[in-house]
Amino acid sequence: MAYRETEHTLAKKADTRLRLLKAARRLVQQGGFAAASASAVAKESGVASGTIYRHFPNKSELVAEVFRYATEREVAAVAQACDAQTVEGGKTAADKLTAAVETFAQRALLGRTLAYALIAEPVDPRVEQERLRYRFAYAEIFEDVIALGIQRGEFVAQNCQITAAALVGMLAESLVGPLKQKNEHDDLIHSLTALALRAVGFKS
Amino acid sequence: MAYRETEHTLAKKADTRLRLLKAARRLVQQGGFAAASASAVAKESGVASGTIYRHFPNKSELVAEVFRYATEREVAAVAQACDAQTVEGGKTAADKLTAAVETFAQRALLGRTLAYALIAEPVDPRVEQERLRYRFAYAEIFEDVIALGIQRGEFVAQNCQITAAALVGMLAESLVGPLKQKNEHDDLIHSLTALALRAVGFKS
DNA sequence: CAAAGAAGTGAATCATGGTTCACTTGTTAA
DNA sequence: TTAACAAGTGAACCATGATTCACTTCTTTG
Repeated sequence: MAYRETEHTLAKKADTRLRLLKAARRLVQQGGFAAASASAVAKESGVASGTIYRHFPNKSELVAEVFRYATEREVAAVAQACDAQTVEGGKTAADKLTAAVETFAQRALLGRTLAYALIAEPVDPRVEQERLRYRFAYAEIFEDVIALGIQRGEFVAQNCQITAAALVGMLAESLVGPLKQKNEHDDLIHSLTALALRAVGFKS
Repeated sequence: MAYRETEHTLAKKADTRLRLLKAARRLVQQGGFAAASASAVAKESGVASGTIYRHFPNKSELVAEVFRYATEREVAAVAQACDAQTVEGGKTAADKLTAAVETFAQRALLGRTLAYALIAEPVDPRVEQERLRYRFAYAEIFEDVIALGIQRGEFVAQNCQITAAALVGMLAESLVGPLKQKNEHDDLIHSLTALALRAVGFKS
């Protein structure tokens, strides 16, 4: 005489959870984290606000998960663009770096609101922590490419970690700062790739 | 039969206003903007919370003024360090840039909390606007130096605005990011100056 | 000193937005 | 069908921190 978890109930539960995450993500994409209040998320996903707390311990956790999810997509896209430039004879660390910068910039310029949300929008500390990981993930990609470049003699010797972090900051500032509208996208992207190559001491 | 503003009353009024600003600044230096709540500022300056509103239309305005003030000092220090490197024959745009980066970094590494507050701490939109000006002020300094360097043939031709903004972002990220403790200050500063010179295409 | 007006007070109020909880609805197994 | 329990509901609640305002205190002039 009782209730027990079954495939069906679990699936339904997971579904609601996912629905909440997707609704939150949609709101963030449209209006940043500011637009993803608990009640807005509830309304957007067609449930009551209390339901959120059946699936997440608190709102920060929900938002953090949204952040993580969005982040992974972005980082993966950059990593992939980077990997696509295979090393075979040529000076390809430079190509990898170029591809990484281009991809980062292109994506940021397309999804402005999301880019701003991920890079710069004020968020509460628990989410800010997620952001640090996000930036660090990018930095790691750059770090590997720089290390490769140095090893291959394409780039000047340097502290890869510092340069990598600096590149992330450079991109973040350039892409969400006041420059965003002043320059044509292509010009901006081209300037940034050139700048990144100079920064790592690419031996033309 | 009446009251009229006089030197004394005006002075006193200005004094209280200043006291509020200084108290707020102290709190920000110690604990960031988060620590500068209206009641904290009131207590720190030895007045009642209501008094704040006799001198500022709202808290944001007070905070914005604190921001502006702190900002001006920082920017002035960098500008001055930059100007100190006079142009006389030598390749001095590079020296100027180096001095600017060093000064920025040194000051940030000393006044950590303030640096974080000015560069990255979440603030409300009215203050965020002030932050944009702040970053832009730095960018302008860099922009001038880069333009000079190009003109003098020290630096490679480039879009000064973009590079300048990128340098600001680079410094901001490097100095408030997770690197802050990992590296010795001197190493970090040295890496950053080298990086900046490469970024502008300094012809060694 | 009295009148007038400004500055100062701080408890009360308001705004925002997250969180709870008594209750209803849905699902399962006996 | 019913007992048992999870999920869903949404109005009420709470926490934080800015802002107000009726009142007191201070300063000035006639």
